Amino acid sequence: MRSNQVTIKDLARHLNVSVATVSRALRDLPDIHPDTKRAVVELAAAWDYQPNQLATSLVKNRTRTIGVIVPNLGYYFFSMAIRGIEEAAHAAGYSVLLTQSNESYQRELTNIQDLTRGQVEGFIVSLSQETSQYEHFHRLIRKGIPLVLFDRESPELQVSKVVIDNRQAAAQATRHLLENGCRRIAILAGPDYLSLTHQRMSGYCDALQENGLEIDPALIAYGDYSQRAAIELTDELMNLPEPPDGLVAVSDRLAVGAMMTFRRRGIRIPEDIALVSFNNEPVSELLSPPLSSVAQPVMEMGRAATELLIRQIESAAPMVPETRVFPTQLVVRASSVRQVAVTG
Amino acid sequence: MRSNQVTIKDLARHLNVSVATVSRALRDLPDIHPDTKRAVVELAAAWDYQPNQLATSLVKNRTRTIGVIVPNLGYYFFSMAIRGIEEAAHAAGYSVLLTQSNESYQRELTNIQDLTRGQVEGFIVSLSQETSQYEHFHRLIRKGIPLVLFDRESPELQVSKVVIDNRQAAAQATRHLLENGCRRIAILAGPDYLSLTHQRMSGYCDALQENGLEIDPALIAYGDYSQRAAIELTDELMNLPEPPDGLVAVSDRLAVGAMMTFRRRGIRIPEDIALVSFNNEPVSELLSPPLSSVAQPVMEMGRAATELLIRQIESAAPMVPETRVFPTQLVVRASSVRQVAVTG
DNA sequence: CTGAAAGCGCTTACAG
DNA sequence: CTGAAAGCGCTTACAG
Repeated sequence: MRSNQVTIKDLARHLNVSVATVSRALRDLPDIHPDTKRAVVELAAAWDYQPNQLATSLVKNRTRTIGVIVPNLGYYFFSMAIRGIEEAAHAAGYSVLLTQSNESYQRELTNIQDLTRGQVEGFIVSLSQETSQYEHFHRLIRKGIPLVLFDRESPELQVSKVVIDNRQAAAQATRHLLENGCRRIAILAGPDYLSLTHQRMSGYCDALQENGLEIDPALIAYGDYSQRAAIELTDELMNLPEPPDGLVAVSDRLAVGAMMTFRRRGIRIPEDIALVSFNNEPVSELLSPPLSSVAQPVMEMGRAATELLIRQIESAAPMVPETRVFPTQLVVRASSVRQVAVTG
Repeated sequence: MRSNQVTIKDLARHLNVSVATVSRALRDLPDIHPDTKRAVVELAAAWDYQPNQLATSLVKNRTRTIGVIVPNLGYYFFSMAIRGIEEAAHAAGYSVLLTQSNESYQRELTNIQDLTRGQVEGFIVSLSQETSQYEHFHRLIRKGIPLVLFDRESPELQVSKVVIDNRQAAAQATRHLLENGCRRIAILAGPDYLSLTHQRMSGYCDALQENGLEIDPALIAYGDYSQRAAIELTDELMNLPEPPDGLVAVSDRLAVGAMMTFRRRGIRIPEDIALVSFNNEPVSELLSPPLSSVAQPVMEMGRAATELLIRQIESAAPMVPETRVFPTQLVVRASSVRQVAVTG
């Protein structure tokens, strides 16, 4: 049962004026008699008239709405990003349509399609961990619909991006473990499909090689972002003939999975294994021991993505892709700090 | 720069048919020549035609869209509820517009207004912790726009609701502490404005009175759902001349704040104070000690709210408010289990 | 089987 | 200052 909302026509009929006059009165346009305007505005208030946005958007060919697709709204990282996105969007007079892909390529694709039909003026997307084809994005680009990638991006897409320097951040985290005496450092690297994973892997390798350490493929564990995966992969790592004495986890959720495994197996942190992760969720400092983690300025990143997108929407000039790289900060806590035997 | 999407008119022009024919061909209506249909469908695919949903919604006076307002998308509880809502909505052919009030009454109000203008066919709302006026909801009801309240509801609104038995759940949690030897039980009760808060308070009082214990107002701490509030209130409770030996926190986030305070002050859980909370977030079992918590079937509750709403949207009959109460389960972990001296 | 026309609720030149 | 008309992209009786 659709409700029967008040329309401009109802107001016009009741006041014996044309709909054009009502429209002008309600939108503060000039060239309208003060008395007419007052009458219209009062009746609109009395009847709680709300303009039908479908109609105005259709006629103006503008929705002032941007579509957002993140893998999971419940992740701390994305919910903070969305805070930044909404803030910047509202400040610029835009609405935000939030959707999640649930890490599914198929869902990402249908979300793109649904939002396109709904006439969003642009997209901010963080790729699902399954996404390895990009045709749905190329279609957007061909149609001239602005797109900004956020956090999880792909080099196959020539669009604006907002990211951190993943390689450098992972190298710093790994170096930190080396400085704390680790010599066999494993990594819970994340999904193999994401380019962010490979950037972090490069940083991990950089740090090991700087220190003359070999890269042991057995210490590199790819997997999805679920806690279950972290638990299983950590078990496998600790079952190695030479288990690791340090672990880089590319998200706090993975780190928590690893910690559960360590606890179950009686492995002490940081004495037996030192641990550092990414995202610096509030939970990091509440765990025992508190977790060292790479902090990202995620709200700012959300704002930046929105500003890039809106600039693109409002610019007549052809799009010039721009990548904004944000600084990170390694927050050191007890999970990675050890008494290091001073050598040499 | 709005993109210039392909329209039905473009297809019609190129194929030398009328827009009506194109429209019929694309929607699998009968009474159309197979050849015509094939030509239209092929061209639409080739040009990646996407129907403009603003136009179809306008003409059909239906958006098949429901609006959702939750206090915070990042809370585990709400992100799970949204999973249930999206699942049920999509199964019924509806889209979901997600918004958050950020616990702000003002924001809740503008979200209602924006979504109304956007012509959602109904609302699922969980009240902000600030909400103590209900005129924005009464307006919806007067307009005949279906509304279902979820979790945080108010007795002032005669609409369908999906809730747990908060009184019974809080009583059970409190009894559990009593059985574990607590005799001075405090409660982090949540925001004073929410009726859910008062229901839980009633349950807390029930359990104390059953056991012949007095209700000490000094042990009842109202406050918002922030961790900061929990930390401060817990400090105040522990500063009492006779501090509590048990604590009921009405959410895991509050419990975590309390735990931080206990740790800082060297108070042991459960030896010095036993702790039980609500929501049973995954983090509960990872804390040390693992946290006892009241589990709610939140995805199911989201599904139920959606089904109630859609039934209302699609029914011609006048709305009969229906309240669905879901069962809870107290998950007992180490934070509340003590060796109790057997008496008598 | 197909097209012309009216209409969804609004905005926007254009006359007067 | 106000109204009639056209139009946004689509759907839906109604003729033919």
